[in-house]
Amino acid sequence: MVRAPCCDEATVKKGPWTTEEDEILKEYIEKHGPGNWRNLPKKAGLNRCGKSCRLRWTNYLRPDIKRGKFTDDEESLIIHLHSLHGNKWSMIATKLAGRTDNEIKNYWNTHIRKKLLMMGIDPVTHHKRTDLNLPNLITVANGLNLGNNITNPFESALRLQDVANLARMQLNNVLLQAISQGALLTNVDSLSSILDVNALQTGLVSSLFQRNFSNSNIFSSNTLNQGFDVSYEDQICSLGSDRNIPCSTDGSLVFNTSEAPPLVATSPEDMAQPTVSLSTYSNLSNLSEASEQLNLSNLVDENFGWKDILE
DNA sequence: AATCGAGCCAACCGCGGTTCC
DNA sequence: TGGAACCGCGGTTGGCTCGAT
Repeated sequence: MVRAPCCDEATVKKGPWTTEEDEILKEYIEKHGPGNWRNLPKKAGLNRCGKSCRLRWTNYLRPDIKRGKFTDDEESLIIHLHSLHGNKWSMIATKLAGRTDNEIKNYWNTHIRKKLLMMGIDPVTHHKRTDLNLPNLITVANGLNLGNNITNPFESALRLQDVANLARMQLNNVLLQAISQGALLTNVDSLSSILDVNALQTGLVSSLFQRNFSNSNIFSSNTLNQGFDVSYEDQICSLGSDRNIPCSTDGSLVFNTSEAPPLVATSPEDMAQPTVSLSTYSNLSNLSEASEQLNLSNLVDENFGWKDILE
C-alpha cells in the first residue's frame, strides 16, 4: 500500500519557522488544543504541513518545555535510562520533565555518546571495553575509512573522529608508562614494539606519533617536521624494504621520511622551537610526574583525524 | 578579513502502529 | 474486515555558528 503524502509538498512551506508562524500556531493551539494536525494548518491559516506543525509544537512551542543546558543529574539519568531502554527517546523523555525526545536524542549523539566512548564504555551496550588497543583501533579506522560494512555494534557506533581520539589517548598512555618506567625510545621500531603493531601498521603509528608530538617540545621539532609528501601507498610499499631509522645523539627520534610522512605544516617558528629529548624525562619516577612534565593539554589536537593519515 | 571545517540542533523524512469508517 | 487517514517515533539532513587557519 502506498500512502498518499500528508500534504502538498510542492506548495507547502519548509524550513525554519518565523516568529509570526510561531505566534499563529501557538494562538490556535491555545484556543483549540493540539490534535487533528492534518487540518490544523488550513484552519489556523498556516502554509505548513500538519506534521511540521506538530513537530514545532512538541519540540519548541509547548509551554512546559525546559530549555538550556542539561544538568549533571539529567545527564546521569539519561545514561541510566538509555542502558535500560536503548534508543527509545520518547520513553526516556517521559522521565525528564520538560525535555523533548528530540532534544535528548541530540544531546546523546553530540555529548554523551562521545563522553562514554572516551571513557572506554560502549555506548550501545554500556559495558566497559577492554580491547581498545591501538592495533584494534587502527583496524577499525581502516574499515571505516574504506567504507566497509561493519556489523559489530560497538564499531558501527564509532566515527573516524572517535577512533582518532581513542587512539591518541592510547598512544599517550603507552608513552607515559614507557617514560615513567625509564624506557628510552630510540626509533620507530621500538615504539612499534611497545605498541605491539605489525609492520604494515608501523607507518601509521609513526604518523600518528608525529601528529601527537610534533607541536610539543619533547622531540626535536626539526627532525619531525620535515616537508615531504609521501602517499600512503608509497609508505606501505616502503615498509617492506629494509628500514634504517637513525636516532640522533640527544636521544630524539629521527624518522626515515619515506616511512613517516609529516602531517603537520611546517613553519619557521616550529623549526626554531627549543628541543628537549625524550631522555630528559626517562628518569621520572611516576606517571603523574611524567604527565605533568609532558603537559598533555598541549598534545590535544581536536582537528586530528584518521582520514589525514589514511589519505 | 576571508575561508574552511567541525559541532550543534531544529527540522525533515520514512516507516510502523493505531484509529476510524 | 480492510483500506485510508492519522499520529508518533527514530534516524538523518542541512543550515547556522564559531573557532582555527
